[in-house]
Amino acid sequence: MLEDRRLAVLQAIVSDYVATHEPVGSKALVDRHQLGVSPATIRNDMAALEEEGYITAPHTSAGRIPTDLGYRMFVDQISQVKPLSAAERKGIDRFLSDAVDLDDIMTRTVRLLAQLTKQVAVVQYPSLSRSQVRRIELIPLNEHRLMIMLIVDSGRVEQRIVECSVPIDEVLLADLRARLSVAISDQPFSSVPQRVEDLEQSFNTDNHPLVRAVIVEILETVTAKLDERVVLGGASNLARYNEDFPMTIQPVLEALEEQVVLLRLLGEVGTETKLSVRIGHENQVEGLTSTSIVTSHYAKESTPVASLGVIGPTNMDYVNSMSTVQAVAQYVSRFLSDD
Amino acid sequence: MLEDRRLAVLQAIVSDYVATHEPVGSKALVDRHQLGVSPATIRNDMAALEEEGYITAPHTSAGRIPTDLGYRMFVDQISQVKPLSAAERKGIDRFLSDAVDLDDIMTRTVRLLAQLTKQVAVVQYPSLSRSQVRRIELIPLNEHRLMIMLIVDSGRVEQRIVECSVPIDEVLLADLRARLSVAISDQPFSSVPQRVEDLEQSFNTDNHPLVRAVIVEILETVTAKLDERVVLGGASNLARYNEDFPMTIQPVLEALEEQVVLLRLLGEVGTETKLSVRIGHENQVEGLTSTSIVTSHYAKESTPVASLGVIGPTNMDYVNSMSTVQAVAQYVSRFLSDD
DNA sequence: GACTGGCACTCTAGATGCCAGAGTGCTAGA
DNA sequence: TCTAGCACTCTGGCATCTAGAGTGCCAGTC
Repeated sequence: MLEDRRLAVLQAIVSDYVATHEPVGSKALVDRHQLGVSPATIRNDMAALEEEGYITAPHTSAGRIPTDLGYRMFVDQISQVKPLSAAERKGIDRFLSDAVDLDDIMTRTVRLLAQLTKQVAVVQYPSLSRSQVRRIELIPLNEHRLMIMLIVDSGRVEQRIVECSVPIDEVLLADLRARLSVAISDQPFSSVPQRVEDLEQSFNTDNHPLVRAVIVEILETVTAKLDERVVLGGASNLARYNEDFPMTIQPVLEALEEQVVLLRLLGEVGTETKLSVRIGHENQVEGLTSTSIVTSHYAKESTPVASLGVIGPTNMDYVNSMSTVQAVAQYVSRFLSDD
Repeated sequence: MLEDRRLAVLQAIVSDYVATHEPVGSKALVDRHQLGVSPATIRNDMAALEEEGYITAPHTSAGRIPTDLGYRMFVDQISQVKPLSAAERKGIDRFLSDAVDLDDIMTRTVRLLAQLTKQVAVVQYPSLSRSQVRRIELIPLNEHRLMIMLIVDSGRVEQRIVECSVPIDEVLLADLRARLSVAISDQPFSSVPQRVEDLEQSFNTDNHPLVRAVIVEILETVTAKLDERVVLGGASNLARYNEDFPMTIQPVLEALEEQVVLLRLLGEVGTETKLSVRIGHENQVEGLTSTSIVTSHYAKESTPVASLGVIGPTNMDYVNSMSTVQAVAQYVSRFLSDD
């Protein structure tokens, strides 16, 4: 009973603070929530909560605000995510279904997320490492140059230009293309390096510079290019919540400009759990220790291929963010799989 | 003589204000510049300049700050752009020459600009409308689906997936590919729609859905996809100059998130002049009327293909921005042309 | 033992008043 | 045409004050 009420008080504090962005006091709490007890009682509970580290007072005579730990507790209590309204779902559906290609899906998704949550949104392109090569093409551009094109089952296309010291021999090229195609079509990306190197061995009769160049470039693509692509949107929302309290947005903006950082953010979460929330200092990334990150995997044919999510202040609306991220991830998964 | 000094005073005001971001007074001016006259004289000049609308006083007893008109005058007086130092040029060269493909060039360029000017940088991808088709490929993906791939001489690649109601006939596809290739290879993008439609006529013996679908998709690509791509970088620099005076960065961030706006910004300037500066209200884009924009074309083989530039507060360092933008544009042009 | 009402205490945000300093415009004189 | 000097104005910073919000604690009640 007592424990129950404490929890209720914590929840009330979090939701009030999220709504108003101002420290919330005992009187305000009893006014706005049906807690059935007097402010004095609440004060005792609040003192206890503060003792336990869930809330803190900016100064003696202000209300309390949740700590990261408090938010964590709050989030953990949200056992099931509130579903979106029919209208919202319909909106998502409509907006995404107009997409013409993968780029378009990604762009639209990031906009959608930013718009619905009023936060900064991040969407990762389907990961190569968890995809398969669908097809490879070698397209001669001129005598000394050709383009390698790797088409991935998720719809991504990787292209790369190869410079060849000697004029390109059409016959050899066709041969190479055919063999490459056999070797790596419909194979997972992770197995490509081995397969390609094996292939090169089989060519050892004449170690032609063309073969060498192409293979080098493929290897580079599948290893180096594993640094995944990420799109970002809604950065202007940062400015909005800057008004509330002068959390300097510069470090946040800087962090968000680093692809590497974003990838870590999206990647760090294990594949076991779908929806992940990291709060404040819980995420180790420098410059983002006073922001929270809500992410979810999305999948193609029920194998997760990448993540998407939103980034906002720790006092963001977790309920809304979580349900939106989850819903959008579901829709993206569906569109990728239908495709 | 008198006119000369007035101009000198204006220039001094602009450069001091740009350096300090604080209104500059008559005394400070004579201290920091060798004007050879007393503060009182300067005051008279300043009064005249204010009368003419080049400078303004935030309040009675503050110094003066330049108006947009003042900046304009200042910029117009910079007849020749100061060249970068050898070290800077070398830095640019090194940084860009590591680029592996077009995407990489664009990304690196935008970073470079943002870093060197400490402003927000914008780089437009080489425009399709001013490019030529180098090659077209039709790559079957499965029975009902193929990928169209347009390779452009600037290094850009446009890809598009076509859904076909009937199974794809290999022979027909090869024929179509060959004819398309003849029709549009090495032709300017602008002539593609006409050529493709002509081609469709020649197929009228059997108006196959495959042919139709492919042609529709090509038309869509060359028309719709003319909305060019733009990359943005250095947004965190916005936060920096936000400190100086509380110009709200939200509208700026918002404007910058709109591709369309960016394109207008980069596109508006005519092709006749290389380096363009638009100051404050001179650019009509909503939300950016208190920013200045320095842009330059860059070229491939001496035909301009797109623009790049930086966006900053009207009190930015024009001299540095202009020389940097110009230099970077030159280097990008060189790299594109070497390529 | 859990809750409540009351009270003294503390701290902040905002208003007010004040002062030094910077900068100006103007006028008379070189 | 320039300069020196002077009276004037306005801002920004500082100190002071007050109302109000919120707390902690204690004694009393169910």
